[in-house]
Parts: sequence; C-alpha cells; structure tokens
Amino acid sequence: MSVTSLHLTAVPAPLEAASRGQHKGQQTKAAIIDAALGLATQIGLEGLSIGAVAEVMRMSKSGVFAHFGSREELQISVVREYYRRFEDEVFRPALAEPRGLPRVRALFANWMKRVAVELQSGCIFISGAVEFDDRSGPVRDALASSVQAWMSALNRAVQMAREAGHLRADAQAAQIAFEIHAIILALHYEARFLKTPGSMARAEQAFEGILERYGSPASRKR
Amino acid sequence: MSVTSLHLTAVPAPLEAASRGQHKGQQTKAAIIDAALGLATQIGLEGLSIGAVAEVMRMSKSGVFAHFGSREELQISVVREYYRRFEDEVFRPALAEPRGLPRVRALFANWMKRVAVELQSGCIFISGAVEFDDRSGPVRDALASSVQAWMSALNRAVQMAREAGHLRADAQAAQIAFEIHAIILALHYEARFLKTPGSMARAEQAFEGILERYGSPASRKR
DNA sequence: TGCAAAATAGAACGATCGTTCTTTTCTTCT
DNA sequence: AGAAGAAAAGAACGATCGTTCTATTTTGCA
Repeated sequence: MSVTSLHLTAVPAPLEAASRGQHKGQQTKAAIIDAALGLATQIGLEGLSIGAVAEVMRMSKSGVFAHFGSREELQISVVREYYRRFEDEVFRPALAEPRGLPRVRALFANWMKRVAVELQSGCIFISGAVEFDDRSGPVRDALASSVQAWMSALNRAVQMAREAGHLRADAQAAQIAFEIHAIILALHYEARFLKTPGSMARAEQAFEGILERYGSPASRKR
Repeated sequence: MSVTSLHLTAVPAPLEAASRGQHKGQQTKAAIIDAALGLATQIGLEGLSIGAVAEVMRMSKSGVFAHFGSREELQISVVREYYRRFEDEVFRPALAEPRGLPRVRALFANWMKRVAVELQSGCIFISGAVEFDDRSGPVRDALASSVQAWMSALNRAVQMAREAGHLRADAQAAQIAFEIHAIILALHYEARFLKTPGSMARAEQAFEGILERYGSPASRKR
C-alpha cells in the first residue's frame, strides 16, 4: 500500500530521496535489505528466498534480484546491515561509559537488551553460525568476520578492565570473553528454543559470577 | 557396494536379520536412519532431503519414503536416534561414577568427548534448536523433549551433588546446569564456526571455574 | 516350491527455487 | 518537454523438493 502510493504521488518520494542525496534505486535497495533482514532473523539466512522478499516488498522477483545480482550478495548485504545495527545498539553506546568494568558492564547490559528483542525475532549471528559452520564462501566469510569484529571489541574492553586494575592480574581477557559469549548463547537457546522461564535472570546471575571470580579484590568490595 | 552384495549373497544377511528377530524392512529402515543421521549432522534437519538420503543408500526416493510416510517422520526418527546415541555415550557411562561431583564431572567429560567429535560432524540438538526455534509441530516437539530430557538428567546429577555436600548449600542446580550448557554452546560456536584455537581448553577452564564458585569449601580443598 | 505380502523402483505431479532474457515503466538530467 | 538511462515487471529455464500412484522385485512363510 505505502509502496504503491510512492509510485502514484510523484512529489514526496523524490524529495526525500534528493534530501539524502540518493537515487531511487539505492533507496529501494535499502528497503529491500531492511525487509530481507526482518525475514532472515525469523527464518535464517539460508531460508531467505528472493521470492519471499519480493512478496514482502510487493515487487517482482526479478526486480529484487536486479539490485544484488545473486542471492549470495543479498545475504551478504543482510549480514552487513545486521552488523551495523548491532554495532549501533550494543557497542557504540557502551563507549560512553568509562573504560574498565563500567564499560564491560554496559556492553553486557546492551547485549542483553538486544537479546530480549531477539527472543522473538532471532539472531543472525547465531543462526548463521549453525547454517554456515561447515560451509565456505563469501557469506560465511562476511558472517565470521562480523562476529570476529564484535568479539575482539569485547575482548579489548575486557582487556582494558584488566589493565585498569578492575580484574585480577592473572585473568585472561579471551577466557572472560568466551564465558560472556557462552552466557548469551545459552540464554538464546533456553529462552528462545526451550522457552525456559527465568532464563534472563540466570544469564544475569552467571555474568555476576564471572565478575566475582575474575574481579580484583578491590573491585569486588564495592 | 555393500548394500548390493547384501542382495546378491542370500545367506549371511537373512541370518543376521533372523538373529535379531527383525525383518528386512526394519533392517533397512535402521540403515536409512543411520545414513540420514549422518547427513543431518552435517546439513541440519531442515537440509535433510529424501533424495539425498536415497542417494547415500543407493535406493530410490520412493523406496526411502515408504519407510516413513513423510519427511517429518524421517526427521523425528533421526532426532530419536540421535538422542539414543547421546544417552549411550554421555549419560549412561557416567552412571558408573558415584553420585555427586564425580558423576557431574563424568557427565561433563563425556559431553566434551562427544563435542570433540561433533566439531567435525555437527550437533543436531544445537542446529535443530536454531532451525525450529520459532516453528511448531512434531519435529520441534521431538527435538525439545529430547533436549529437555537430557537437561533434566544433568539437573538431577547436579542436585545430587548438592545433596551430597559437594556443592555450596545455596547453589541452585538449575543455575549450574545453565552455565554448564552455556560452556558447551560456546565451545561449539567458537571451535566449529569461528575455528578459534584453544577453545577446548577454554571450556575446561570455564567448567573448573563453575566448580570453584559453587563447590562447597570441603570439596574445594582437595 | 509356490504364493501372499512386503519392499523397492520408476514415473509423474505441482510447487518453489535462483537465474536469465526481453519488454515495459519510471526517473533523472539537459 | 524529451531523450537517455535506470528500475522494475513478466515470462521462461532447469533443477530440486515432497509426495502419490502404479508396476516390479524381493522376501518370508506354509
């Protein structure tokens, strides 16, 4: 309906496009990626079909296809968009917190906030890992490098906490990042698949346990 | 080749079948499930196609199909078989250990042993959770109840360890089971998808951390 | 050994998939 | 306004999917 009206009313759409300095093609391409991302979070990157995207967009299959040239390119675009949003919602806001434990806490809190949403919609980094874990190719590469980027950002934040004296001197940042990642994965599994009640609280408690175990004596006394 | 020879040499195969008291149909059905399980661990339950199974079995599609009546029934059979093997390899051997911490340790050790294999082949309980987390139906039910059965078995083992005084009195069995599950999921993710080196050691260390945190003072001193 | 029954094969179905090609519609810029 | 080019539609392709139906082969038992 709204897409149709864009075709009928010639004035507003081009104006908006001009204001962002982008042509109609780029505009609809972004809308397609948005729709495809919504679909991919529900049915996975592998389940993502051009026909389904076209239906959501009220476009023809070939119309959607022309923007990407292949299904793989569409999938890669979705991965990149997902990463961008993850960065915006989880990583960037945490930079407002001071280095060390506060920032690590903020990263985890933001991550949990996002998971709370994903318990309905799904997470591409998790479903994609399962779908592409024994495959190779550009989609897997895009997925893996996105996750790697996030994981190393988490690693750096933990490492800074250690350097700030907020963690025990013998604590390994990679080990802590591994255990935090583990909490999120278990939360997804238990809450989204098994629908176990109280999983959010379990995850929170597990996180506090990690800080208790690896926190420096000074930081644990507060 | 071996399947073909079964048809040509009339003596040994029927004898074997008779010794188990099962007709040829049940025999080949078991072989189909075995082949399907091997396929499903690699490409997932959703990726499992009757045509692919038929090709592995050197049978016709309809020949395979007739044993199950639907693809869903084949998927359910695979889930049940996977659970049976998981029980045999992980759960049952641990019952030889005495109740309490030794048995919990054995459960985790056996689980880790299995994961070490699954890093090549894949785990249906993990891939299936992602594939069926927002779907409903008999396949999802079979999958969820299998996982639930295993998780509550793990829960009981932890609970017995608490009752034996091996864990702190205020430790919650469900919380500990959650955290152990988390370790396994992270190991799968990091080793199988990201191919991060040293993931097995990280998982082992995380498990020791859990025991350190929740272990009773008496059990931690040894 | 022969006959009924079970097991398997084979062909065909409608549907959906990604992709290609051709044609039409809409945008953009002069 | 009108031409050039981008964007979208439409039809068709080969392939694969689960499933159905019929015919053939194989099995197990009297």
